[in-house]
Order: sequence, then structure tokens, then C-alpha cells
Amino acid sequence: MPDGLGRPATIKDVARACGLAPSTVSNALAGKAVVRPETRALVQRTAERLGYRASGLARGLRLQRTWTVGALVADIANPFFADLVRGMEDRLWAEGYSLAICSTDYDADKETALLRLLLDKRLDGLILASTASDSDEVPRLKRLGVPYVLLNRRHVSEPSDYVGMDNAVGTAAAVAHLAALGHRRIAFIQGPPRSSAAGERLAGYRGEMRRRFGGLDESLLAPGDYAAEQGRAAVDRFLVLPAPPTAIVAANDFMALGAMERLRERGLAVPGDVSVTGFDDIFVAALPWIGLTTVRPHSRDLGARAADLLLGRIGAPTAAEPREVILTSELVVRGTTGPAPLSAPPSSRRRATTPRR
Amino acid sequence: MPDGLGRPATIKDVARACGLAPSTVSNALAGKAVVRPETRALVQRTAERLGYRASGLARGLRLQRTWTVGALVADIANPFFADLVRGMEDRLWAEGYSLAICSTDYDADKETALLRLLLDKRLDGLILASTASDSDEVPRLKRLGVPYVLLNRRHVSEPSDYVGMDNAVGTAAAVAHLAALGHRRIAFIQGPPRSSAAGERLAGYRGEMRRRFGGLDESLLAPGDYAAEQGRAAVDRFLVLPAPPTAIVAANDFMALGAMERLRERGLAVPGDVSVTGFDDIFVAALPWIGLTTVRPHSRDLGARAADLLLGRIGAPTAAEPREVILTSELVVRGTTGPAPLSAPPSSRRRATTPRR
DNA sequence: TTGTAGGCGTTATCAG
DNA sequence: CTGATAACGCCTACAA
Repeated sequence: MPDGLGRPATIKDVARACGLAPSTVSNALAGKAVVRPETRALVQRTAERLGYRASGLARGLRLQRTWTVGALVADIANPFFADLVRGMEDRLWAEGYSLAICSTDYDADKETALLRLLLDKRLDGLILASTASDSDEVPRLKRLGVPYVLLNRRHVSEPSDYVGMDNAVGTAAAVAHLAALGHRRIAFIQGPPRSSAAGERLAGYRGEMRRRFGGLDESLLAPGDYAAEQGRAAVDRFLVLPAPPTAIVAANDFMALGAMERLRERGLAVPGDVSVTGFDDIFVAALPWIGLTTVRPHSRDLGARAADLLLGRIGAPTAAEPREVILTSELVVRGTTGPAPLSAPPSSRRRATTPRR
Repeated sequence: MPDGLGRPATIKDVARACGLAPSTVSNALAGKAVVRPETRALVQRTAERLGYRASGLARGLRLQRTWTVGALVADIANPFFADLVRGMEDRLWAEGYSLAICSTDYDADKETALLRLLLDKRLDGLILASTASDSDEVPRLKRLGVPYVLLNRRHVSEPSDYVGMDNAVGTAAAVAHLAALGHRRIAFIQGPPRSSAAGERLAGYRGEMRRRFGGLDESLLAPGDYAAEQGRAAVDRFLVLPAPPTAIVAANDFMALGAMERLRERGLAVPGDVSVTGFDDIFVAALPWIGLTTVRPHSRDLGARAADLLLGRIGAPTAAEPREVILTSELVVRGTTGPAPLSAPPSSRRRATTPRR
């Protein structure tokens, strides 16, 4: 197994050691039927002995493939994105691909720069899980003919392969659940405005509020950017209203946690005084001390499906029509939601479910 | 702008459009002083117009560099590793490198296979944050001359670039803190036996116990693998002892959380009946409902320093001696530790600290 | 069944 | 200052 040379063995080294031509070695190692079995065996032994492994670089240049795909996420340190990535990774690894990841920090300029970096590398495809819904990069990729899949981010104008979830159904379910508990003043903490998923979550909330109550008090809408701090700020905002909400639906779990923290600091009980729901079901939500009622999106599956679509697109670059995969979510009811304080006195009722880990 | 051809523009396309030779284009774009300023300007304009970007593949083959490094972590969905990766990523991105990540799931075979995949790609270097301390892969990499850095995993025999933390100091501090609170029967939940970091954490615990109490009851040692489930199991194990521990030091936060869950299920109060400490300070630990006393390792810094070392090694492959960087940790005291129940009655005392997010 | 030649897209070297 | 040539390591027609 040692090399003996100061560099990785090349196909020429193997050829020389075997007394054969490089092309024969190539054919033998590729399992082509043309080479005689004994020759193949010799080649394989020799390659093994020299520790020969074909250079992905050279092969990539020749074949115009890298067997690497790139993933752009907002922040790999956010468990939701980490789960997405984990899903992609498993699927890609099974197909012999590796995965280059980049965190954009929701920064469009950084995203553009990262995209350029990745494109220069001539990756086989890209999964975009952080792109703004109106980004110019998406049409550009399309024009360049680079295979890509949008993950949980829909583009306003460019029809694309897309994997997402029923965001609107998720928030609607949260609202319905709260309404069934007697809540009427249900507030919403939004996600980043340029994210299509955040838009859908808002739309689900709006739709269900309209259906149930015939309308919506716009003061119950707080801006947010998925960071916990915005959840805290939203609470401060809500509590100065003439009629504060009795329930808060947050567009993601982090903001829900932030809101809960702030409510607690302000001396309000959850769910006694205010019910709270989140979105994403990051593992924290399931911890018994938290028990956050939230919408579970099956993040790993989302990542895996995105990888699936991308692999398909790499196989048939321009051919097929854009495909869409929408996974269903489910409302996981835990302990942060309870009866509305006006229709029923604050209770300490808890519907604990089995923790996920 | 657009390409017009069905493929990325090549240096030849630019050369042709300019009426120059490819080598001149190359020199012009590389900013070499030999080309006349007007020529350079023409080339730059044309390259821009054609949307030319040098192929990393071809350049990599020629230069024998890929400007990509690989990172092997146990599980990117684990916040500790995600933080490490985030630290690497930021540092590498600043230097124009991209990062390929792989989760090994603590599986040696998978790790070997992933390593092979990455080596075939001829990456510029590797950061190993999941490798067992006795893995054969490390000497192999050394022999191959592939730049690599071990992160939080020391190898038993192969001197290597290494970035780690004072694991032993961390657990020792936890024990000291508990001892100061009057605890004497302090149990320990171990990490995976083949991880050097886990070994150091155990050693720190052992050392401090010996120093303080002159010895150690081996029944206070539970096996673990960093998964929450092992924390639960450890509690079951401890509670059947004739003299159960009044405090538990876990080798990571997940196991600490698992232990806390189980204690709670068994009707024991934390810290009233049993104090618990963790290790890693994942963001969950800082949530006010949890308030886990734990050791903070500055994960992102660890990742960043590993990237630093690797970049240095890539610059001077064999030259320099192996370097070591050890970052200090700090004990973050929160609400899961309190006075020992025998020396003082269980109290509801809480030392809440400011939440990190 | 095996060998030869050419080219994937770059850049370094050296000649003009 | 610019251009021709070779080479990085591999695969694939096609020739022998």
C-alpha cells in the first residue's frame, strides 16, 4: 500500500508496473468486458499494491463531472438547516456524491459570492435552501444550465425544481388548534419577508384567521427574522396593545422560544396566560421542560428529497419539466398551548408527549 | 452576461474573441505584470462579456490544488459539531476555500469509506473531528502526505497537528464546583471510549476526585456514547446503588439532558436532590427552563483554529513540526447545580445567568 | 485483446 | 510583450 513516490500513483505508474498501456489499465479498472480476466486481475493487484486511486480532478475534467454538489443554507449552526443538510448528505453519500456546504447568514451579497465560488468549482449541482424568493441568482443558474433545486424557497418567477412543505397548512393547523381551545386574539410573529416559506406561513395564518373570525387585526402581526431576539421583541410589542393576544403563533421555534422567555420574564404563564406555538420542531421543542407545541416539517426528508430531485436533474439536465415535491407537516401538540384564559380559567393542564431524544 | 454556447466559456473562447493566445489571456487575468495595460483591459472586458470564469477543475489539475478542504465530523445535526463546522467555514471562506462535510455517525467503516471518497477528490486538506484515537487512517494520511488536522481527537501514536481544548480541566472544574457545594458522591457519565476527548474528560474527573477525596468508587462510573439515551440509562444505574450519587457529571450536554429527564421522571428534583453538569454548552443549555451548568468549549473558535492550522500545513506540507493548539474552556454555572442534600437541605436556590440567545 | 492519440481547460516555460 | 508548446491525469474513439 505505500506509494514510494512523493505523489499519488497515477494510471501511468500502474501501466508501467504491469507492462501495459494506460488505456488498458483504465478499461480493466472500469470493469469493461473487453479486457481479459487475467489482465484485469493483474491490473487490480498492481493498482492495489501501488495504492492507486484515480484522480477525481483529472476524471472530472475529462468527464465534466465532479460528483460533488453544493448546498447553500442560511446557517449550518441552526438545527433546522443542519437537519436538512443531514438529509441531503445521507442520500448523496449513497450515490457516491459529496457535499460542499456554505452558510449565507441570510446575506444576499455573501450568497452571490459563495455561489460564484461554487460555480467556479464546476460542481454537478446546487441545492439552494437560503435564497431569497426574488434573487437574481436563480434565473442566472437556469440560464447557465446548472442543475439546481430550490429547497423550502420558491422563486417568484423562475419555474424550478422545488422541494418544500405545506407551510400554510402548518400555521393554519396551529391557528385552528388555538381556536379550538377558545383563543380569538391570536398573534403571529413573521419570518424574513424575502423568504417564500415565511410568506406561506404567514398566508396560512392569515387564511385561517379570516376563515374563523372573518378578519384580522393587523396589530397582531409582528415582524421577525427567525432569531430568538425577534420573539422577545414581539412580546414587548404585543403586551402594550389595548387587547393583548392570548396566543402567539411564531414562524419558527427560535422565535417561539424567545417569546416564551420574554413572557416568563414579564411574569406571564405559558400556557396559563398566553399559549405559544412554534414551527420546525427542532429537538429542543421536545424537551420536557419546554414541551413546545409546534409544526414538524420532517426536515431530513426535505433534504433527502431535494437531493433526489437534484440527482434526477443531473441525469437529465434540461429535458424534464420542473418538478415539485411538497411534504406534509404535522402539528405536534405539547404543553405550551392550553385553553384561552377568558373562556376558561388558566389551568396547568399539560399534554406532554414522548420526547424525541 | 450570457454565454450563448451551451457550455461555460473557456479561456480559448476569450482568446479567440480578443484575437489573442490563451496564454496571454491567462496572464492578463492573473494580473501578471508582463501584459500591456490596454491588453489586460481588453481581456477583462471580453471575459466579463462572455461570462468567463476559469474552471476550477482544469486549474486544479494543472496546479494540483483544489481550494477545497474536507471535514469529517460525527454528526452535523449535533449542535456541537455544527458549531465546529461553522467556525471552520467562516475561516476557510475568508481564504477562498470551500468545505466538504461528511458525517461519520461514529462508524469507523463509514469513516474509512468517506475518507476514501474525499481522498479521491484530491482535496487540499482534511479536518478530522470524528476519528477514533487509534484509527489506522491517521498514519495512512501522514504517509500519503495529505495535510490534515485532528480536531478534539488526539491520536495515540501519530504526532499530528492538533486543535483541542483542556477537556480534563473542564471536568475537573465541574467536580471542584460540586465539591465546593458539599457533594462527595459525584458520578460520571462517560463518552465513547475511543474518543481521546472523552478520555481526557474522564481523566479530569478521576484526577479531581482523587485529589479531593483520595479515591473513587468505580460504581459511580457509567458508560456512555454522547447520546441522551445513555444519560437516562446512567441514572437508572446510579439509583439502584446502595448510596446513590448526589451529583452527576456528564461528558456532554445531551447525556446531561437525558439524565435530567430521567431524574425528573423518577420524581427527583434537580438540583434539590441531584445536581447535574454537562459539557459543550450547546445553546439549549442556556435556555432558562434548562439552565444547565456546563463547560463551555468555544466550539466555533476550535473550528476556526483547526482551519488555521490546516491552511498553514497546506502552505508548508511536510516542513514544520506538528503543532498543537489547546483552547481553554470555562465552567458556566447555571441552575442545575446546588448544595448537596446531606450537607444542606434541598433548596430551590437558582443561580440563573443571562441566556445566550 | 491491447495500444495509440487526442483532448478535457489551465498555467508555466520558453521562444519569438 | 505575446505566442506556441507541453503537461497536469484521465477516458474514449479508433487503430493495430
